[in-house]
Amino acid sequence: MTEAEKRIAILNATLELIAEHGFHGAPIAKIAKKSGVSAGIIYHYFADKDDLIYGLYIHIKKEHARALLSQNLVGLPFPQNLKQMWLNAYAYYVTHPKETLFLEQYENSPYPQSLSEEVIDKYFSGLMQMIKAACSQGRMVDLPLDVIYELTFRVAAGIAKKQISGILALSDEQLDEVAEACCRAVTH
Amino acid sequence: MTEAEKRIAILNATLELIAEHGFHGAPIAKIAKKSGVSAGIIYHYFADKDDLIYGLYIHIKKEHARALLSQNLVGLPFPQNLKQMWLNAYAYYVTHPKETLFLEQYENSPYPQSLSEEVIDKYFSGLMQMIKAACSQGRMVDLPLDVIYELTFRVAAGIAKKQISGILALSDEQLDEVAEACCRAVTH
Amino acid sequence: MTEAEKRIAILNATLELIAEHGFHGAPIAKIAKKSGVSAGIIYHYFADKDDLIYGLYIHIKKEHARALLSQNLVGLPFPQNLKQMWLNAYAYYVTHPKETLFLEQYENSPYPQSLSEEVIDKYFSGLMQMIKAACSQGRMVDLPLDVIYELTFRVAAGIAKKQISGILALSDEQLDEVAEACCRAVTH
Amino acid sequence: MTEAEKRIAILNATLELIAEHGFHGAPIAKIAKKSGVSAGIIYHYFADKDDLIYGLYIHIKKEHARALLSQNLVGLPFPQNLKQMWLNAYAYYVTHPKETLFLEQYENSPYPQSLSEEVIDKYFSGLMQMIKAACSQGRMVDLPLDVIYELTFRVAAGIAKKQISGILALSDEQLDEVAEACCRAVTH
DNA sequence: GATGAATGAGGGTTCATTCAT
DNA sequence: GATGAATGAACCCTCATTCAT
Repeated sequence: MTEAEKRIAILNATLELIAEHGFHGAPIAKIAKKSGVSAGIIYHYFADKDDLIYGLYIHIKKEHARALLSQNLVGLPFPQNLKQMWLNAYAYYVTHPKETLFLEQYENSPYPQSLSEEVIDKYFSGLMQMIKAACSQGRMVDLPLDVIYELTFRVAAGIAKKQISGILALSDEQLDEVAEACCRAVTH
Repeated sequence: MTEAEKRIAILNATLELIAEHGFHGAPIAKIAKKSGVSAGIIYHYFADKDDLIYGLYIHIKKEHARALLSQNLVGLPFPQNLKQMWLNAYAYYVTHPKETLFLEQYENSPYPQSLSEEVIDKYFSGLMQMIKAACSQGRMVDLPLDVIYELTFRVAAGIAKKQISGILALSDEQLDEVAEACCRAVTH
Repeated sequence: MTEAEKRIAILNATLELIAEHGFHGAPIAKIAKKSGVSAGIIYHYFADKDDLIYGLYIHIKKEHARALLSQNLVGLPFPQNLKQMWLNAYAYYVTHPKETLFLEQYENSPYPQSLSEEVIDKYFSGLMQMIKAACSQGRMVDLPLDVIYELTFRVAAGIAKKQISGILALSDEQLDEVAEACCRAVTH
Repeated sequence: MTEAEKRIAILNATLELIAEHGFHGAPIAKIAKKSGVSAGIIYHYFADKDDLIYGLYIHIKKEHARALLSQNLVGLPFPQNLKQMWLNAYAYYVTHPKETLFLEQYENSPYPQSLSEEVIDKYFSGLMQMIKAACSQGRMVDLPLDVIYELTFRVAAGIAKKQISGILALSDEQLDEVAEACCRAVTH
């Protein structure tokens, strides 16, 4: 196992434990065991446990951003591109249940200390630009970016989480309808 | 201090600590100190810590439901009543920042084990009936209740949380616009 | 419930809890609940928990002594009287499983602090006299009383406890044989 | 100190505390202090406190069995071998007062849950075989093994315990007489 | 670099005892 | 006399982190 692989193994073990048992259920000792490394070496890759959690968050956010922005978008005009991004985001959540559960826990915990804002933004610049362009063209509601995010992608996360946990099961038609509803909310 | 008051004092202390420092930052010893009681007596009011957390959740949910359903709704037809409920929900969140932060943490943690579902539903039956009525009249999108919730009230919570933490500041006009956007999303 | 009855109720509850769950499984709160009194009042009848345990011990020892010395002994010469006492002791143990389990736990714990010696002896003076008489007549082995006790009545307790817990089941013939064996051990 | 030595140190500290102060007087913190290790590391060697107590029991039983079966027995026929074993057992008890006090407490507590039965038997197979052989030859009373144990070795433990606590002091001649008495009890 | 034994503070919880009512 | 809420020390156990090997 190379160093890079070992780092990934640690992140994966952490992800699985937190997704399944929450923050309380992911002590370093278990993470070490699950990733096949010693507890001590984890502190070679991460300064402390908070740093490990934060590292996992960044790792997943990056992956999620790529999934969101890299599929089926070429040449699509607004608002079709927004809808497609929404579907991309949703598809990522549903196919990555552990990442989704972790993300929701992390973002609703007191962990994030504004650091995330700046660090994360860079991965989503593509999305931001698209939104800003639509706003300046008057084709989107004139509301802060954070609000638009809540009205669209945050909804995708919320619904996906319910689908993951089995509370909900949407057909393709219904899913399309939700995507439309989100677009309708933020366009005139 | 009567017994009932003491129970409330414990719940309040728990709420404040969790809202400010998260679940990790709310050990029984601190809760006891903040509520002005001994650690031991907490176990007279609650079976264990989980029960205390759950008790707090129920307590807040009940309060929130009342706030949502009891103001400025008399005689309002659909969809004005939906919009007013949304504004009520939002007002509650913004004026109850600690409750809001707790709620978001709780609902995204592995604590809730579907129990809540049944227990909670009874407080929101008024809301459910309104939604079902609108659906059956064909005036609302034909999507599961959970989806409609995510498209409306969950958005209120998300935006309120950002307002609470100072990331966002909406004017009354903007807030009204968001409420409209949510209604637009779930109506044809 | 008179005071005397209440005292008995407390002793009985203590006995049952200790017999079933050991000393660890008999907190004052449970004793209070089981005996139908408040926790506080127990300290009216007993100085503290140790005193309660000791009181229970004395209570049972007295009862046991009476059972041992009061049945089917009239006119029996040695060694028939010894054998009958042995059978009496055994019968008490088997018909009083809770008392037996408590006694064994108590006498093998660090609770007894030589106090018992003096206090208990008075209940067993009848037995002592019989043994001393047989010794002085040269019909019994010349060994300390404690040794004779271990070779006879202690054996009854040990076997009874195994019978109680279901490890052992002796027929009447076998039981008689054991009684004989014990008598054989202490006579020439 | 090697790991094995540390394990022994923990067992010894536990033994001393329980022998002197009973189960109540042996909290983990004191065991740790007495063995010169931290409280936490005890859970590296034992799953929990019950496991530590049980481990100590097994450790002592094994030692006791060896002492009982390994001295001065070569070539001795029945019943001399039984008598010698009895004297071996007694000698072990008297020279190992702490082990004896612990054993008696443990075996009379609600700790043992029949598990011990099977686990322990293997250490005493030598003794069992000797007894069974004598029984089948008709040279021993036809009673269950448990009964024979109570009539012989259990008596040794009981008397030894009194000797340990200073209640009793037997001369070599008296001790021999007791051994004879026990043999007499179980032979025709 | 890698291990995992070791630490010890801090976690949740229990319980004998007290005392206001 | 009687209650049971209240105390707080003590209990068992966990865990992030360190460091000798």
